[in-house]
Amino acid sequence: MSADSLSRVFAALADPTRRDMVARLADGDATVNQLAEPYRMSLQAVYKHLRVLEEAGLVTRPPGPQPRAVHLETEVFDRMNEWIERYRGRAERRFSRLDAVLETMRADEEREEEGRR
Amino acid sequence: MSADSLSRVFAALADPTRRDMVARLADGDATVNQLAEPYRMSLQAVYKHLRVLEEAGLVTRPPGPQPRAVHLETEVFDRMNEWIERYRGRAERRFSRLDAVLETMRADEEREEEGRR
DNA sequence: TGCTCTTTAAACCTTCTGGTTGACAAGCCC
DNA sequence: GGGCTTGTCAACCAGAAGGTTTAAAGAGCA
Repeated sequence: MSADSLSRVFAALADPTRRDMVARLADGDATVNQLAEPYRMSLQAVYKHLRVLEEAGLVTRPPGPQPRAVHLETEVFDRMNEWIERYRGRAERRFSRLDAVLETMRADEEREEEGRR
Repeated sequence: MSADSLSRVFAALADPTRRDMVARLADGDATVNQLAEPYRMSLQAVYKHLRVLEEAGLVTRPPGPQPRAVHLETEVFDRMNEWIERYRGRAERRFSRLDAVLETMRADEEREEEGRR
């Protein structure tokens, strides 16, 4: 697998266990043992998952007292969003150019936004 | 690997070739041959990638005249965004709420460490 | 110091992935 | 029908992924 960073992020989130870890870390930092508790797998396996998340930049483990906390980093989410939005937007803009119905809907949306401003 | 649909989407986008295909399809539908053209890999390999994208719901190939067009579906992007935003939002909200408290705790810890040295 | 808990490392197994080649069915055009 | 291009399928291979067990190094506490 290529090691470019976006690939690492998407690959990290392709595993349901790791997505679950991210989901739980969104509610607060946790120690590895707390993180591992709900899973039926060895602690070492959890460390491996953690390593994947860490290398993807999704998680850090700041130095500290021995049961070191695992902390979710949110910056990476921006990079993912950026990618997604770029192509989604491009595709939808193109589509809307070709489709009258969508064109109308978009116009409505814009009018709505206009109204809010 | 679990076959749940979010996993399939993230896994599909974890490959740079497939992300590139998505990027190009955002600018317009393409036949498989057009899609395959820039890559130095067999046509069969391209089909395999396409199959992965298709099973993730990122791409469809509506029936039609023989060189069938590959079409990018944008709905799936919403599901990804939904996931990302949910946890990003949760984490950032928590962080801003606890910002002051955590900052204090960290400062305390550092002072403690300072004391031990 | 010594004990215990945390963390990392290594070897191994099985399954999945990304690629290959080869064969072959299905449409389209003469 | 015959021959091209388009699209699929299957077998195979090397390497990565996700898990296991075992071992051992670090850190904190009594």
